[in-house]
Amino acid sequence: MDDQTRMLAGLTGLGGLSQGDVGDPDSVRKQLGQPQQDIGDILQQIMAITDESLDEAQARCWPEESPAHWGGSDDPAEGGGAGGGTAGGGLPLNFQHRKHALNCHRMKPALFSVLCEIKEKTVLSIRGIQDEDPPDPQIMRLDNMLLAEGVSGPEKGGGSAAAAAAAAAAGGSPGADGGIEHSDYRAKLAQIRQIYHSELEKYEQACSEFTNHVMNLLREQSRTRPISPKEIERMVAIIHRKFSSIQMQLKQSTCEAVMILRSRFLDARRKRRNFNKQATEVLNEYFYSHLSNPYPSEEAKEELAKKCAITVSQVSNWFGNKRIRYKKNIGKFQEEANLYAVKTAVDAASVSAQASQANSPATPNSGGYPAPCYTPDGRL
DNA sequence: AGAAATGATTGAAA
DNA sequence: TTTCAATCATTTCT
Repeated sequence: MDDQTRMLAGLTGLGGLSQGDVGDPDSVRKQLGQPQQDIGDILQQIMAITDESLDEAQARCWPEESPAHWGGSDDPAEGGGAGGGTAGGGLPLNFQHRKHALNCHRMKPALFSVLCEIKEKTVLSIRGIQDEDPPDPQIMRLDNMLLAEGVSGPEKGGGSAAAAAAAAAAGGSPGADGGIEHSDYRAKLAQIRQIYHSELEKYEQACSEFTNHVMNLLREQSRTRPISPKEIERMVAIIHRKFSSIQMQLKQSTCEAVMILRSRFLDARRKRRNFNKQATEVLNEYFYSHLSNPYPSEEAKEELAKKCAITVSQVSNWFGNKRIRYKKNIGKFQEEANLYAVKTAVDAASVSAQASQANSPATPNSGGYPAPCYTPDGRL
């Protein structure tokens, strides 16, 4: 007994397994009359065909005779006799005819469903585990980041919101120059966003095209070989996995681009801007008029921030820097101190109309702590 | 181009 | 938490 015959025996022995698909065996038997012989016939035909190489078969492809005699006929005698097939000495069978006959055979659907089931079982046992598709944490991370950066997600809103938040974080003044940076950043982000979306679209289109192609191919083939819908599904899943891995690369490189953009545009240190003259004046005025205790309260900071159009923390930074730098080199700041002292005095004079004070070079600190007397150690 | 000025950051201290 | 002190990175001045 050769391998094929053994396999054949195995197949026919699987009747029980396929009952669900084939239907009630009794009714089939009634319809066919000779079920055993039918199955034997069809399997022998398959064997005969698969015995030949495609080349052989095609080489022997004879001009078509009417296939009707095969299609409808339930006389399998010829096929059976052709078991030895090609070299059998009788009339050489037309390959096309045999194929056609097989396709039209009434047992074909049943046989295919059995074969599908067997295939399903073996395929599942081979890679049943890796079929589950847990959401990749890596891709989720990338998705979240792109969403947070306003690259993916809702259209314009996300992008500008992120840019605005970033600008705020950078502490950029909302003045004219701040606006330029802001729009520049936004433009670059929009560019990245556009590239990302067009690439994504391309990938998705390619993916769906390819998927469709494969599905059509498999559906086409399912007429001539047993392919279950489940198998097609699995193939689609495989394709999608492949494409999503490509997508991940895209997401990764987009993330990188955004990070670079961020660091270039939004790192406050890199994008430091000097405060405008007026703001510096306001801050200096406060500093020198409170030289004895140059520590503005929270409220005062807020007020100064508002006046200078900067943030409270920028005010804090400024005072921190100013105190330490003043202390380090009081001499250097003496001129500045006098200047602001005069300034505030003049202002006070113009307000209170007490011109007599305007000539005093001392600080207007009524507390009596002239500028050079400020020492951080002896705060008061 | 190099120096000085300046706003921001960081880590320690109070 | 706030401030100090040192330092960084950039801008502005010479």
